[in-house]
Amino acid sequence: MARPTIADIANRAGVSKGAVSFALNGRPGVSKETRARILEIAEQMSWRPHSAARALGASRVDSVGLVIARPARTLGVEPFFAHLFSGLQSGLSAHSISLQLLIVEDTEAEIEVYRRWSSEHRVDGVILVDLAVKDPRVEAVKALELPAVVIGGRGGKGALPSVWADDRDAMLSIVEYLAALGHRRIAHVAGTPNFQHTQRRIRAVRDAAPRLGLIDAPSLPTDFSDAEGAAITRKLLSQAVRPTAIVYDSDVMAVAGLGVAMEMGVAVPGELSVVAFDDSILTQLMHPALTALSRDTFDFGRQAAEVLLEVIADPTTVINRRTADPVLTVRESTAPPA
Amino acid sequence: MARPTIADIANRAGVSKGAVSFALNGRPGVSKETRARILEIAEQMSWRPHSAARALGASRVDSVGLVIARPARTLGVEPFFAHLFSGLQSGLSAHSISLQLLIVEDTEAEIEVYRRWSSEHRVDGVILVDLAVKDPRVEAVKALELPAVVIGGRGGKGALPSVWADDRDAMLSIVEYLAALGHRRIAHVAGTPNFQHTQRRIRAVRDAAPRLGLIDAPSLPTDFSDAEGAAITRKLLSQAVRPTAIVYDSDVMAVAGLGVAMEMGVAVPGELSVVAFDDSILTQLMHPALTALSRDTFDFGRQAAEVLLEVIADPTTVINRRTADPVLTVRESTAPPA
DNA sequence: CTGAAGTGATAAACCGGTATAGCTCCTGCA
DNA sequence: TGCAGGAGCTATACCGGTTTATCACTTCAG
Repeated sequence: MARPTIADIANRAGVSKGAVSFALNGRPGVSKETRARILEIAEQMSWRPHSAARALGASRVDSVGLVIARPARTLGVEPFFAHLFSGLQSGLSAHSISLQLLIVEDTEAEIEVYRRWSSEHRVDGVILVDLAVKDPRVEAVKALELPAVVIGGRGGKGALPSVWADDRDAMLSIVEYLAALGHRRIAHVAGTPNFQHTQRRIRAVRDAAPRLGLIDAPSLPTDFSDAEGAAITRKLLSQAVRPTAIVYDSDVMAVAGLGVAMEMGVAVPGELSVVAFDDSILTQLMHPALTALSRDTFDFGRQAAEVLLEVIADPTTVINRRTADPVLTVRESTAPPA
Repeated sequence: MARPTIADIANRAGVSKGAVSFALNGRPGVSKETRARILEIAEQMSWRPHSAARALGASRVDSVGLVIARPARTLGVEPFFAHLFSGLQSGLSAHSISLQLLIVEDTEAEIEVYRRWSSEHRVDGVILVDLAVKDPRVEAVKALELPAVVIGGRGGKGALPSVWADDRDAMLSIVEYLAALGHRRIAHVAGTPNFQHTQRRIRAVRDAAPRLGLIDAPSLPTDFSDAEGAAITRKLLSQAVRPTAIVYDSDVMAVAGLGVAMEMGVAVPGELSVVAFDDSILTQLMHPALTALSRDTFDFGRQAAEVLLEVIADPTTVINRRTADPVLTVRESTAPPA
């Protein structure tokens, strides 16, 4: 017998298919003894449900999807997605739900994937990352009635369920720390302003500047690439009056910036303090090791998984779960200004 | 109408379900005109096959799996898997086949996943990476009759189909280059000797040493972590007679090693040349930028996808496809010895 | 003693496709 | 004229589960 079906089990147990189904799914309709006997036989025949058959009858696939819209080249170096993925997986595996991953070029392609997944019944729900300001994906998944959870984007009115960390507070903690060290000229090498989280960080810097008595606190947008991170840094350090501290919106940009500082002979942290808004092995590999904001991305993923499961169970629920606050890990790249 | 089925199409077209199935799958049994009409209607109703229904009838799921057995913490920084994944995906998407990714802790868990996937009919085949010397996974997938392709491991007799690059040649090209520069004391910070590819690299160094007149060419095993890479480097550079060049088996270890050299005041490339056996943004971010061996991992993935599809179509085929040779990208971290 | 409610089970429909046996024409050939 | 054979299509079984209608039987209240 290659692969037992519930019919085989029913046969062996001398009951009907229905009874077996009831027993295996722990629902009423069979006596305690019969249930035990069926479970025993199923175990013994090492039966496993055929996922497709189950998906066809009931309308769930026990699978959720994650689409990342970024050029593959830039992926991989950022541990963010790997950790997020692991966290999601860990939150899902407890419920035997699998996770589908797809990397696409842009948001348009991403929406096309949702459309396909939805119509082919390949996933029960999806996770949205990197939310933009007026993100078309929100409307798209709503129109498809595809359960979804937004990561990192705080849902506004009528918005999707979300899991988020307080970017604003996190950024404030960085700037306040630098100000406390004595820095007054702090530059912020930001990400793409189109992203909601980037906007929140930029706003945080702008709002805190007067209160902390900062003389100059520009936020400079980039595309998150190491190239632009390096270019902006070069520009900043070429000015007559240089910033004494730079906050980078990603670890990769921070590393690139550190490289530029070394190349230009600017001592870190002697003449320049460097902070990365995201932690990873990368920041620790550097010399000097970078002060960085650590977020528990794994836990982020796990919580997102939980929320998504709730949304799938009841699509009307809207949860906005706030995760643990990021903490600043101080290393060797920050010091009082000269 | 929420979601059209072929029955709806059959209804609209005034034909039977069977005819619609024939038409949509491009198989004989319907006339040219009827086929055209059915396709038109299907298009118009924006019909998409229900993946589960299809999987139930035919015995294919149009999905393949990739399991990576490494602690999540070390993933992410290495772009290898992200690129491989993208390549696989690109090779599969042309055939509308989806890719399942799972990250687990160890090989045992990995095999358990294959067992589950197989019995639940979740995938049509799998990709095996990081092949160990006597890898239990090979027997496992064979026993499950699960089509599989090995990446990076050259299949021996009775082995699985594989896609591989010539690690030996690649390592030789590195060592020969260093020897040509004048280096005679070359250390090799290797990975886990349990991996087949690591063994091949170690052997390559050992075999080439006498021919190239190397005085000392030790291969030192590690667990691929930045920590061990750094530790071994520290040891090497503390010796009375230091190597003048070090080859690292991964970019992460090379970066860690470079950090140790800086910390110990050993000039790179003045007193020490550094080469990474794997390229990524990481190596380019460094100062000095690291000379590294570039492999086209994306293409690797794409070819693996092709081979896997062939194996799924005909499980008796055994293909051993060799991919493009890796090339050495020379940057700033290598120079003749002092 | 009768009727109602509850328990434990069965048989059959159903989900949305694919595969196959079989039916009806039509054509070609002896 | 008869028949083989193929094209074009229909009807139906089937894949492996879930769900529902139904039924036999017991129990208990009235």
